[in-house]
Amino acid sequence: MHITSADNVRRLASATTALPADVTPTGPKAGILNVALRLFAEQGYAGASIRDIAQACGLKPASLYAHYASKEQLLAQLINIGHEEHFKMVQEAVIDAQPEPLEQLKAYVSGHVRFHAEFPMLATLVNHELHALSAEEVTTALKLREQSTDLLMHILKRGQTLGAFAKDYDHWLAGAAIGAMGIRVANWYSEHHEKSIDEIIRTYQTFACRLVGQGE
Amino acid sequence: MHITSADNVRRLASATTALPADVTPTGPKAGILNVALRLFAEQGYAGASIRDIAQACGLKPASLYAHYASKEQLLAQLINIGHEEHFKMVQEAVIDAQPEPLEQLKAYVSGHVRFHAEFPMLATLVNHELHALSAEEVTTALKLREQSTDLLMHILKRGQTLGAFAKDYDHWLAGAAIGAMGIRVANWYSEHHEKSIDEIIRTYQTFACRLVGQGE
DNA sequence: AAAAACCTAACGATCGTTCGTTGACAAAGC
DNA sequence: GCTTTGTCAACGAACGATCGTTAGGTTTTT
Repeated sequence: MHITSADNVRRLASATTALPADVTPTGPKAGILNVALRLFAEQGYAGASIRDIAQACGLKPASLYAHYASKEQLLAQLINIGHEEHFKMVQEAVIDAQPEPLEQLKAYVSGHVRFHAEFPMLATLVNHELHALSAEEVTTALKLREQSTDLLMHILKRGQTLGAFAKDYDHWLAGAAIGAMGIRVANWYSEHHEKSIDEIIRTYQTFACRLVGQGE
Repeated sequence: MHITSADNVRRLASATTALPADVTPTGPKAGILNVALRLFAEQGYAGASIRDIAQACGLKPASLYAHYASKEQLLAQLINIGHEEHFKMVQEAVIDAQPEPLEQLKAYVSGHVRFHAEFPMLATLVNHELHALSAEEVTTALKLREQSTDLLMHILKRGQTLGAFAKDYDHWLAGAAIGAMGIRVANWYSEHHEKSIDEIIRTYQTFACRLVGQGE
């Protein structure tokens, strides 16, 4: 009962199997992790079986267990890597930015959008497959997720307090909207898109600035 | 191997099992459809079994097949209902609006956000489980989806042509951003949210207007 | 020779689905 | 008035397939 969906129904436009180089294990674990990332992202955690992953690796199902203790551990590591990379990217961007609220907002949008464009599969797991993790496996990821959210909300609140942003909106709703804009990028961006990642970032920065009441 | 996730990892904040009244079948099919909607949305199509659905209905697995030919048909009907309702809501809102581009944009945002807040589970299926449908089952839904997208893109393009919106951005990216804002509402809105749906709509309308370069 | 990587084979559980049957109840024939 | 017929909704039992996982042995690498 294997379902072969049409190309335009895929959860992601991109097909690049991409894990951030600095946090990915070396040796045979890397291949397994990359394959699992692709299949989990395309078919969902429950929809991708250990046998699917093994076959795509050129291995037998049992061989995976020499490297990962369980299917859930595989997902847990991927989701943790995803959250770490996202927080790293938004944090570093904001740290490098000038202290003006608008510059910090643009920096956050840059890191946020870049993450979802460069690692769309990781982003899909982070945003759609968290529920497949048991309570104890998910705590680390949730803490990182909270840090990323708090960083954006702090920038928005500070911008309102300092008078740099408009005050006629709820800053939580603004954070939800700006966050959502970037999250969806993972669904449609691919390396063959007509616009480059940097162009998309610039446009989304403009959108975010206007959204908080500042025209660039 | 049942995984019980913590509450804060759920895919949805809302727990209301809600299908639009006008398109939902009557009789025993209604109960099955509502239960399937909830389980598919919470655990994913592959993660929710026929036995899970049957048990939640107070039925035996075999009894479901008297009403639906297959598990996939269940999902197909739900996804079609979701797409129909979404298109209906945005279309009716736009039709009722004044012809000015900004009014049409605000109307679209209203229908779009309202759909994702009132039917978050349907929205989750429409946005995250399309890939589980086979190619022939998905065509109807894709056509409706295209109509909704085209409607928004048309409004945005027309606004730029008529000079009502700024022209310094790609209108497709603006549509992606405005669409994304609304889609994410399904993930965090619940009937116990501190803001009402109408308040959220008004704020998001403001965001959308500013995004296209118009301050209200 | 030691260690790492991979294998075959199988386990119990669960999957979607089918089969034949049953009790409830209403309409039709005598 | 009683029986017959038909429909509906639900049932228990089972089908073959696939699921995640394990034990123990073989090959490959160092």
